[in-house]
Amino acid sequence: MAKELEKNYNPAEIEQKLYDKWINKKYFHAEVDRSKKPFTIVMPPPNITGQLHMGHALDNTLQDILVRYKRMQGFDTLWVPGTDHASIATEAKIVEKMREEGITKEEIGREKFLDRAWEWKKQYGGRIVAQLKKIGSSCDWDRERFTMDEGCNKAVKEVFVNLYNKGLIYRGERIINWCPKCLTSISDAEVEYEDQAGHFWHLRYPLKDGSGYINLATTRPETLLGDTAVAVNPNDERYKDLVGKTLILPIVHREIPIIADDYVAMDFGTGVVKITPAHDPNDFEVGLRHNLEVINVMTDDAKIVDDYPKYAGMDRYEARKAIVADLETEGALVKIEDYNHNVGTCYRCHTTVEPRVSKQWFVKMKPLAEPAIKAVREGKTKFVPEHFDKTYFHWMEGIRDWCISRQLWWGHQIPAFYCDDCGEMVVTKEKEAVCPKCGKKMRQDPDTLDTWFSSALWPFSTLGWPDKTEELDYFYPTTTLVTGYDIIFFWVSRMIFSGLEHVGEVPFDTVLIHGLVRDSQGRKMSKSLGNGIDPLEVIDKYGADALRFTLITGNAPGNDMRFYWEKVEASRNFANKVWNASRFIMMNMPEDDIENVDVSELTDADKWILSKANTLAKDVTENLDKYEIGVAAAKLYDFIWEEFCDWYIEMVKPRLYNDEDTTKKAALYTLKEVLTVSLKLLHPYMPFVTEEIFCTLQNKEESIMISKWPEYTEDRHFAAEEEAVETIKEAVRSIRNARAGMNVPPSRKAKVYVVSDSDKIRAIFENGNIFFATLSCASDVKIQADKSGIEEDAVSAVIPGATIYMPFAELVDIDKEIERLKKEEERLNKELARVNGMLSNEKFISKAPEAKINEEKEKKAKYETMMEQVKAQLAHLQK
RNA sequence: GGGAUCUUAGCUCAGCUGGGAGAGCAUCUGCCUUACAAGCAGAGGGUCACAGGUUCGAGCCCUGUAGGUCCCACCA
Repeated sequence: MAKELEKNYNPAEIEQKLYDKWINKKYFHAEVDRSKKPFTIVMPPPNITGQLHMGHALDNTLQDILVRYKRMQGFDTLWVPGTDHASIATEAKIVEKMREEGITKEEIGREKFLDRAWEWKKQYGGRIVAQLKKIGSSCDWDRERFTMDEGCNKAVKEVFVNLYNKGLIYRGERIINWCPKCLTSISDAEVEYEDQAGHFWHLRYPLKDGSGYINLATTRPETLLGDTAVAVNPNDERYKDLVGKTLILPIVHREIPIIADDYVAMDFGTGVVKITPAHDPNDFEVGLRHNLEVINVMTDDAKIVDDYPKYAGMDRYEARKAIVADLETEGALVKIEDYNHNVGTCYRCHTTVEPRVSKQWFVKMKPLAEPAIKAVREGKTKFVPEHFDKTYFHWMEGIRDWCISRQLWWGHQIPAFYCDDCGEMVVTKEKEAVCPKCGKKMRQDPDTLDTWFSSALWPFSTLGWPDKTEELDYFYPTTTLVTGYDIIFFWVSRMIFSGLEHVGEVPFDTVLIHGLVRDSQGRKMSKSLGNGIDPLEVIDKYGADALRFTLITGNAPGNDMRFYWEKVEASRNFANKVWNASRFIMMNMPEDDIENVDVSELTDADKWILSKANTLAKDVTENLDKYEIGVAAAKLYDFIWEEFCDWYIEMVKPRLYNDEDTTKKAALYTLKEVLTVSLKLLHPYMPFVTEEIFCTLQNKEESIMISKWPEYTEDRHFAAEEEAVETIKEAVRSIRNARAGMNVPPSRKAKVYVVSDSDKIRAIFENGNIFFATLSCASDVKIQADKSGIEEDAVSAVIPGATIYMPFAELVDIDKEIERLKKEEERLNKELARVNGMLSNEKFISKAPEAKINEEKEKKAKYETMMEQVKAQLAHLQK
């Protein structure tokens, strides 16, 4: 039996091999199995625009940890992977690429353009899948989906038609956010506001009757061309008499009315606002209330329209300059002031959006938002961390109708058809439509839907909806959604109202929110800064396990984290530690397998570590259930590295090296047992290294990923042995401390005396004699009830109930020794002061829980005995 | 303007229901002890932003202040 591992863990060699094995064995694949409970996650589909970044790596690591954990617990675990067509982003990329080739969309036409887009999807979608696999994602690739595949298209049409028939989707002329670069409308959520330095242009508009002027200020003088009124507050005494009068619009010389509207704030600026309904959302509302004309002054690409020959064709900023110059000439410019204001920009290209009146499709949000708010209030979906529900509520409560049509080609084409003859419109799931009035073939709306319209259906469209599939019935609602806080609005909230509306149930029980992965200086990783780190580069250098562990340790849910190579190195070192501990254990394993060992054959040390491992299983399970993924990882790290490797393995070495030792078998059994438990608990975090070791250790092909998750059992809880070993550990620490203080090298062994008048403590040391001797570098250990026979100038160390002496004749520096003991005395004094303070506080005694009081009493007794021992030793040295 | 969140060791961050301040890295001192120098054994280092309050007891709960970050918001 060849149980051998390389000296250092080399991830590159095994990761691909293991992943292929998992795929071949179909471990990731889930089928409906009603004998089990389902655990479902739908992967937030990465955009096909590029490649995976650190955020994806974090997102998918978290999901994979949950999925692997639940799979081992025996759940019927389904993780649905997929990618998103990302209409606007992808289209922009393709257009950009075509521009480099010197072609435009219009030249090749819709069909050819879509061919290119599908080609793009094939290439980049495939790359993303390959990257997800590199991370170790255990998703069901047999169920991989794409937001524009046939099933999703079917769901989209179904939803569109249903909502339209219910009156929840409508088409209308509204003011929308228009991106002059992407040449499409975008939704409110897709507008990002930026603080920009600008100006306030103070203008004066003359009254028609020549009786004077009215002063106002604007940040966008070019929109003056579309002004159709000037508004004041109805309660503003200054302008009361002017309301109803007529102004002459400068430059254009059109007559416009002065109107009164509450929207105008009296205390801001001059209290007068020019109203441009076609180019400002508020003005548009004012215009509706006062029946104002809507005059569009700009083209799709934000140039002035032909109606104003002098400025026609100028882009909005050129036109601004020209208009300001003309205003000055005309004497209408009063002054220019510097002014910072919030400007809306396109979230994809960061071009300043142009509010624009346009005929678009909208989803009526109020009726959909209400049940979605209620569901979360009732706890049907919970956010982790909880406070993110506030973000959700806030957005949902203030929600406005959702503009869903996009003037793009890459996306789900809107299933509405128009009759060019009679103007009739039909909304249908069919591919084609014939005019019900005049029988002519109808023309489909050329626009496509917002990407998020299809993403909103993801939790159920991927399970077969609108068909009533077994999968949908069994796996829906999904269990957990893992995503970043940056897309709560875009995606999470829309999935919640969509799930409720179309399936009748919330789409998931829990939303686990994580933060952003930033660079080491805390900046967002971005292309423009060039500070992004490619997860694959990390995997190549340190392995997927190291990357995964790095991303989830030392970080609480919802908080941003910084990426450090040093942290990856630490994670890699941990993987290597596990590897080497395993290597050590396997080197010592006999040819034949270890048979089970009866509890009676186990030593205190064995019971101690088994008991610790038992508790660890409980803790890790509890933490994972509460989504405390980083906390659980820290516990695993500490247990494996400190308790298991630094203590237990060291304790056990003398037994392994001595074939005569009757407890060797028990040691081997315990090593294998604890290693196995550790590997299993660690597997969700570090799937590759644990799998490789597990299979080698068991000498089986069978994967750790389908092995049984460790559970806490009462018969593996050994309180007395834990206490015993902890006592010895304390003695070892004291001895090491004393030796280090005197720079005694480990190679220099010394006699060690343990003196205690307690039978119990002496028995503990008798039992642990073998490892106590090794760990404390003792040449010989003598356990006795009194100080008889101990050299006068021995160094001492104090633990509760026992004093330990090491005769180091030529090395002992009495002054140093006294100093060390005094330090100890000081420490004990502090502790005693604290304990006595508490115990002498009547209120503490009367109000604190009894367990706490007893705990403190025990501590007091312990410190008092230690203090006596220290004092005795000090008196001895100082005499 | 509203809201969220953060402020803990030199750096980056944990700290689960309130009960003696932790980790990694960095620093210092010893060790090539036959799994691991990607390692082992030790050490130093913190008024838990500040001010109040609740409590027997506060890093943790409440109020306020200061500073940082983020989100939302129509003030032209």
